[in-house]
Amino acid sequence: MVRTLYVGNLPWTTKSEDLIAAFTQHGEIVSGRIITDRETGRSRGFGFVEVGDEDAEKIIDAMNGAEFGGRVLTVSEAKARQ
DNA sequence: GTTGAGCGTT
Repeated sequence: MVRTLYVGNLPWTTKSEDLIAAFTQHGEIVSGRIITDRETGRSRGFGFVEVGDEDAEKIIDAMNGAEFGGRVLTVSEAKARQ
């Protein structure tokens, strides 16, 4: 099973691959994605990561509050996309 | 060439 995590407070320069690279150290990452502005294409400073169900808690615990690119990350379980 | 709380496309 897979669980989606919300990752906020990211540097503008962060790419999806950077997210995966950082999160994959603490668990199994299925996919990563940075939310970019639809018009300008710039990063909105947050993204989402799909992780293995079992590793979800460990990853959140490890990455939430962790420093990344000079910023303190905000990691939590994502809300449904509706 | 900027910005800083938030929950994303098909």
